[in-house]
Amino acid sequence: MKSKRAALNGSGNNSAEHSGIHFQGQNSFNIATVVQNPIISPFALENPESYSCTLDPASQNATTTNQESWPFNIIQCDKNANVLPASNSSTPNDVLDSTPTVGDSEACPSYTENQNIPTVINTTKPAPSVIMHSSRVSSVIMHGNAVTGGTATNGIGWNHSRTIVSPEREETYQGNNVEATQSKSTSEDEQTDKYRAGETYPERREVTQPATSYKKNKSVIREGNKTETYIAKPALPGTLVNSGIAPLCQITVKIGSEALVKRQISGSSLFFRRNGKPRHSESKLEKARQVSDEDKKERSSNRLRKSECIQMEEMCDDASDQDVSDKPWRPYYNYKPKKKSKHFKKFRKLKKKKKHSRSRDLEDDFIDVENIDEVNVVDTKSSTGHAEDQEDGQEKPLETEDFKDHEKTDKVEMITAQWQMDSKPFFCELCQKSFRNSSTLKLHMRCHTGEKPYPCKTCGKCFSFPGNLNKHERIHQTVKHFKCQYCSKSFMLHETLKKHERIHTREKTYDCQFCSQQFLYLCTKKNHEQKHLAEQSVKGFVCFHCSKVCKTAAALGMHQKKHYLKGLKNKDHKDFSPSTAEIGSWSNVASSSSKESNMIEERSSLNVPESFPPSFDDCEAPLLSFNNSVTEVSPQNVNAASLVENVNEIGESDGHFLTPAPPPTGLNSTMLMEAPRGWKHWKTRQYNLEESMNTDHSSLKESTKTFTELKTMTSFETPFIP
DNA sequence: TTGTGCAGCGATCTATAT
DNA sequence: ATATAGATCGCTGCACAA
Ligand SMILES: [Zn+2]
Ligand SMILES: [Zn+2]
Ligand SMILES: [Zn+2]
Ligand SMILES: [Zn+2]
Repeated sequence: MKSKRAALNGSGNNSAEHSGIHFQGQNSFNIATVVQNPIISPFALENPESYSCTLDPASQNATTTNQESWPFNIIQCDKNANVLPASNSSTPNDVLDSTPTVGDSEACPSYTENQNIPTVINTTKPAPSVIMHSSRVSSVIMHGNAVTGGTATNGIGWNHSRTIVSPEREETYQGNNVEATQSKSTSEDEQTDKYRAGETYPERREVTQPATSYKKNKSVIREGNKTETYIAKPALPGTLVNSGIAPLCQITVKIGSEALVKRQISGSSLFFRRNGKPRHSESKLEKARQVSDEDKKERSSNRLRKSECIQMEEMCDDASDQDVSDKPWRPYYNYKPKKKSKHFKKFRKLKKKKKHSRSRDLEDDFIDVENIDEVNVVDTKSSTGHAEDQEDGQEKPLETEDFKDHEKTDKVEMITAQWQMDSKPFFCELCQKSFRNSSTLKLHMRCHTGEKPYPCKTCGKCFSFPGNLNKHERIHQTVKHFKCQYCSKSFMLHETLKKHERIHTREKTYDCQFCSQQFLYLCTKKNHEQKHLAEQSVKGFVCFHCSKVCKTAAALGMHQKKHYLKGLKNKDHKDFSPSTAEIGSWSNVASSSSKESNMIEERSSLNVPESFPPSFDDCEAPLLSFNNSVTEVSPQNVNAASLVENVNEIGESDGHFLTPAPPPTGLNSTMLMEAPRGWKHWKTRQYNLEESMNTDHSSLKESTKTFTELKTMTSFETPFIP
C-alpha cells in the first residue's frame, strides 16, 4: 500500500477526489456528489412530481457541447407551479433516507466522453437543483418569499456599482445529474444499473446562448420574456463530509440574464451574521435561516442528523466564523489564494504616500496588508515582530509601539476594501472574490459553473481555461520538449522543468521552519515540518531563553520575569527597549503566577539539542501561552513561536539578554508549543483554526518568510532534528 | 511504511493584443 | 476596456526508493 501525501490544506474541502467526487479535473462525473448532501437542495423537499415540468424551450435547441460542467438540473416550470408550500413535507424523509451516501460512488458511473448523461426530463422523478420559472412573479422556492420583479434588487444589500455575477451564465447547462437531488429511488437504481451495464446515457443537453457579456450591475428587469431562474448549487464538492458538516447549497435567482438574488445556504449561512456588511439583507438571512430551520425540522437524514445541525450552528455561532460560509465557494478545493497582485502593492504604496503627505502618524502605523488578502484581516502579524515588505524587500523593524489592534485592523480593512473597490471592481458574488475586469470575472465564473469549453482534441477532456488545455495537450505528445540544462532529464511541461531545475539551482526551495533542511516541494516541506511538530509536542511551558520547563504558564511567567529584570539590569541600551505592552504582558503573566512558581528544571534526555526546549511529557498544562490565553496550534502559532525563539537568539547572539518578544497580536496574544501528534489531527486543527479565524494560508507563507529571514540573520545553528 | 520527486491539473496573475 | 496567451502558484495522486 502506498503512502499518500498528506493533504496540504487539510480542510477536507479539498477532498473532492478523496470522496470520489470529480467535479473538476476528471472526466468522471460523479453524480453522488450532489446527492450526498441532504441540505443541498431545499427543493428536494418538494414533491417534484407535483410540478408540471417542461423542458425549457431554449434548451430544446441546445446543442451538446462540453461534458464537464456543473451538474445542474434545469427545469422550467409553469407559473402556476411556482408557489411552493413553505413546509411541504411531502416525502422529505423518503427522499433523504434514500439518498445515496457519499460512499456510493460505485453506484455512480464514471462519466466518460462517449457516454450520455440523462437530463432531468428523462427521469420519472425529477428533483431539480435548478428550476427555471417562466413566472413573472418570482418567489424563492423554499419559503415563498417574493422577490418582486419590479423592485428587483441585487439581493445583496450593497449599493455600490460593482458588477455582481451569479454563477450561472447565459449558457446554462441542462442537467445531467438527474440523481443529484433526487432520492436514490428505485428508478435511480435502475438507471445507475443501466449505466453500469454499459447502456448509453441519454444525451446531455446544454443551453447555449450567445455568450453575452455580463451586464454591469443593476438588476434590470426586462419586460417581456423574462425568465426567472432558481439555482441551487451544491457547495464545495466534498465539503467536510466526514466531519458532519454537510455540503450545502446556494440558490441564485436570475431574472433573464441578471442575477438578482443569491441565497447561499451554506454552513454559516444557516446562521445570522452578527455584524454588518452582510452580503444579504437581514431579512434574507432570516429567510435563509428559516429555510434551514425547516430543513432541520423536516429532515432526519441519516447523514445529517439534527444534532449535527445544531453542532453546525454552534460552530458558526462565533462572530469569527461568519465568513466561513464564504469559503466553500472558493473554487477548487478552497485553494489558498494566490499571492497578492502587484496592483495591490502599488495601491498600497500609493496609499502610503498619500498618507505620508497628509499625516505622519498614520504612516508610522505600518500595516502589512500583504497578508490581508480578501477577507483575511485577522492575521495582523504586522503589528509585531518582523514584517517583510515584499515590495521593497525591506524589513520592517520590530514594532515597539503600543498599537490598538482594532484600529489597525480597521485600516487594513479599509485599505483592502478600497483597493478591491478601486482596483478590482468586478465582484463574484459566489465566492466574494474580486477581479480587475469583466473578462477575468467571466473566466472565474467557470469555476463555479463548471463550464469547460475547451476540449482536448485528442482525448476529449475539457478544460475551463485555454491555457490549461494547452498544457494538457502536451501530455499527448510523446516528446518531452523541455530539457533540464543541468541533467539530461526532460519534461513535458515547462513548469515541471522549472520545478525540477530547482533541484540544481537550489532556487526557490522551501525551508523547514525548524531545521535547516530545504525542500523542493512545498508538500514535502510541510510533511517534514509535521514531523517536527509531532515530535516537538512539548507539553509544558518552555522558557525560550534558558529552556527551562515550567508546569504552568504562571510559573513560566515568574521565571521569565526574572530574565526580564535581569535583562533590564544588564541592558546596555543597544536598540532594544521593550514596549509597554510587552512589559505589561509579561508582568501580567508573572503577577498571576506567584502561587505556582514550581518550576521544573528537569530536562528531557531525549535527543533534544541543548538549545531546544526540553519536553515535558507528564505536564498537565499543555500550552505555552502568553496571558493565559490558549488557542490551538496552527502554522501561524508555530511560526509565532519560532519567531519569538529566534528573536531571543538575536538577543543572545548580541551578548545581552533580550526579553522575549510579545506574541504577535494577530494571534490574539497567544502562542503555544503544543502540536498534535498526528499529522491528520494537526491538519484538521489547522484548518479549523484558519477557518474560524477567517484567514488563509498566505499568512503562513508570509510568516514563514519572516522566519526564514530571521533564521538567516541568526544563523540557526542547532536545528532540532529528531 | 515513509519520504521524495514528478505528473498533471485548477485557478489566478500578468503582459500583451485588440 | 476587454480579450487572450503564457506564466505561475498551489494542490493531489502516483511511483519509487530507502
Ligand atoms: Zn467566484
Ligand atoms: Zn487530452
Ligand atoms: Zn536536472
Ligand atoms: Zn526540519
